[in-house]
Amino acid sequence: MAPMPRLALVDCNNFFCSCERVFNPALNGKPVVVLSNNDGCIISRSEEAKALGIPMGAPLHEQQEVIRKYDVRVFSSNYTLYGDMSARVMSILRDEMPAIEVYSIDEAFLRLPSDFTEEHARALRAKVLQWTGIPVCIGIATTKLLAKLANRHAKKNKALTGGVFDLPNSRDPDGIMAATPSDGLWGVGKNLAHRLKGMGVTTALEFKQADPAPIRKSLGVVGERLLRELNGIPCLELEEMPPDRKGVMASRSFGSAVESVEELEEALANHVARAGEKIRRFGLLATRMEVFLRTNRFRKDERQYSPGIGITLERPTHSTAELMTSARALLHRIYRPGYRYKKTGVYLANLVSEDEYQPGLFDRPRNAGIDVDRIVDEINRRLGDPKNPVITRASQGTDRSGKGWKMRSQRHSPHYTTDWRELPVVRI
DNA sequence: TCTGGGGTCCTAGGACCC
DNA sequence: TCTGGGGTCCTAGGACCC
Repeated sequence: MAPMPRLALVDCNNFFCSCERVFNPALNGKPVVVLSNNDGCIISRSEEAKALGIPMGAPLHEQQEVIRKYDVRVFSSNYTLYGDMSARVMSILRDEMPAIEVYSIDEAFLRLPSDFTEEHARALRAKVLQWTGIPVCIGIATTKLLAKLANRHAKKNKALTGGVFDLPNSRDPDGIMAATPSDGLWGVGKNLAHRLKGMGVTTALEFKQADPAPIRKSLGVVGERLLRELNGIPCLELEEMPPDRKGVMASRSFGSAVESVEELEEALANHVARAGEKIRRFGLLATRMEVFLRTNRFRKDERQYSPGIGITLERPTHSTAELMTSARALLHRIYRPGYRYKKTGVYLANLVSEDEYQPGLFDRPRNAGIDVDRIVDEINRRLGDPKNPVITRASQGTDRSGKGWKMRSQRHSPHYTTDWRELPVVRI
């Protein structure tokens, strides 16, 4: 039998708070919290702050009393700093280990060499702390889900584990799993936990030992994957190359609610500019845009309206002016007077690389009066294989977002595609 | 009164085609 | 010409994560 693959999850402790401490050691031993973008919520807490009972994600205003009473140090978030610290931590991990997947700003999965022991993990932990000032915990197991679980145990029992825990080589893995509630598992939120409870499953161990059929039936493929991972059958691969980004979002809440379309337009212009700048920086063009509005979901006494709308853009673009024209049009399609709006945002999706994109005929899907048969002939002629035409049909179709061209290609051709962006460019 | 922002993946269902 | 089942694509919305 091949040896089981071994993975580790490295997770920075209270990452944002730890970053603040690196640059201000006077904060050591004091309760510290870091706030979300609008200084609305608490998104990172030092151990001391957790001990005071300050919950994750708590609105700041609910915690003012505790903060005053215990002199909690409060920071607005500084993502430039955190991004920089993250890069330092990741570069150490990358230098030390053969394969790493940066999973988030403060977490990375590592593929471990077969001779990698818990002692090596402790040395790695010490090195990251010494070189960056950031404390981390390391969980070791055979699948990503179990590595997450091992990490959770390492972190929750730091005095015992010293921040490193090797689940398969521990004395009582089942005991650890029995002590882990199912909603403490990675990928199990409120909803799945509730459904599991309905099946009598409340711990990771019960989940691991559950009958797969009802899990599959009630929790779908997501549940089945979790079950397999719990049993040491990897379903989630280490992704060393992050896949291309699917979309870019820019949104903000308003300090106080907004009613007029003019104010919404102004905010949206800001978001469009930020999102546009971001895709330009990545050398991308958006082919789809979505705009949404939200009323204040916490105000049960107010009428709720949270519409969103999306369109395929006339042509792929990253121009702020072009994006803004579309965004404004979308906003006006969903805006209704008489509501108190709390948030708006824009999502740029179906991104294509600027380098690969060539402007051409297919930019203008709604351009009526094009001779479709000529386009089909022209594409097939240029590809020069009459026996194996790329395009067999082009038709004008409809969908929710309006009229559009549908170009269908020969299914069994090596050029088969249903994506017009992949088709050759033809000018007529 | 105040209660974040930015992502991914999955499913259901409509439209359309063969 | 009519028909149903299956396939593909797309979108909306839910669930979850950090």
